[in-house]
Amino acid sequence: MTHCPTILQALRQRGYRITSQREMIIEIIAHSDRHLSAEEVFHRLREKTSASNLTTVYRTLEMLWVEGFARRNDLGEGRVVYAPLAHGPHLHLVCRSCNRVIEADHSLLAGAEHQLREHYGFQADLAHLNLFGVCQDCREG
Amino acid sequence: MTHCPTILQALRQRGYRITSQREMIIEIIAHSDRHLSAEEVFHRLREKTSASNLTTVYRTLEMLWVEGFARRNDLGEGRVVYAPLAHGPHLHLVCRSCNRVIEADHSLLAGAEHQLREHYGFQADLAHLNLFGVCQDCREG
DNA sequence: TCTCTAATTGCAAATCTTTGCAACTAAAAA
DNA sequence: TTTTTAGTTGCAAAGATTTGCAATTAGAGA
Repeated sequence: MTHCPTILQALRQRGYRITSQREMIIEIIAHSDRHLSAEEVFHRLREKTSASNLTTVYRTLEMLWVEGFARRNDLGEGRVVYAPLAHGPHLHLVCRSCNRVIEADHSLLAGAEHQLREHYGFQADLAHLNLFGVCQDCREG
Repeated sequence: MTHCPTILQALRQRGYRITSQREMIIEIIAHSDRHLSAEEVFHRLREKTSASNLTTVYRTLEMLWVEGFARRNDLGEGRVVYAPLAHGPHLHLVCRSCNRVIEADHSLLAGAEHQLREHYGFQADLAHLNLFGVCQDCREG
């Protein structure tokens, strides 16, 4: 419940309409302690009400991401996941050879983030980023 | 034709089998002057031969990416594209609000790339990277 | 060259996500 | 409160991508 009223209010101010579906979806992802796929959000929604539809879940999650109220991560394997902003920053190094995921210190990108804002006026979402590449084992192996 | 023999040889050495489909797909993307979706590669393949299949195209492109012979970019709109390594480095700043794409200097990430290798032994693919965020106009608007 | 085996292909089906459109409804205006 | 209208929903269908499996075949070894 913590962030929901604020989010709802902000969305209304930006011209969105607050429907019961949106309220519930926002509550689900705002309270999640981990990232969720659209399908998972849909299942949790179904537990609350039958007035739910997967398409609406997809559209709402996309909208929340566009408006900056949800993180969105493509793990590269045909499935996008969403997480609340409250999640601490993560930098995931995904090995394209063995699929291993290394958690890295995201402050590594602080300099780049700053420069992107300075030079291009662009506020990059670097707080939850996946980077693809090759891990040491796979390079040596 | 330029890089193909080298790629084929390397793949053979790594235990892959060189089929006519693979040869043609590699030739198509190695010679492309821009990124291609799997569907586009498939169409070009069809012009050459009827022995072609979209699933095989998907699998071959994925394999080339895993083995480091193709770049792979998710533009965030339900469609992944592939490009030859020969393409110069790009850093794309994609606005999640207006979808505008700003081309940025990728050397901005040189420091991060170096640190990732130093601290984590991870060779990140930062040469063709899309970063999502919000552009200046959308933040101000 | 022939044999053998594991890698690859092609198909069909499953999975994930987006889109068009008519019916519905939140919320601004009367 | 009622009306109005533009934003939303839900369905069905399309689009994008992956997966299981039987048939095929590249390439190693006899």
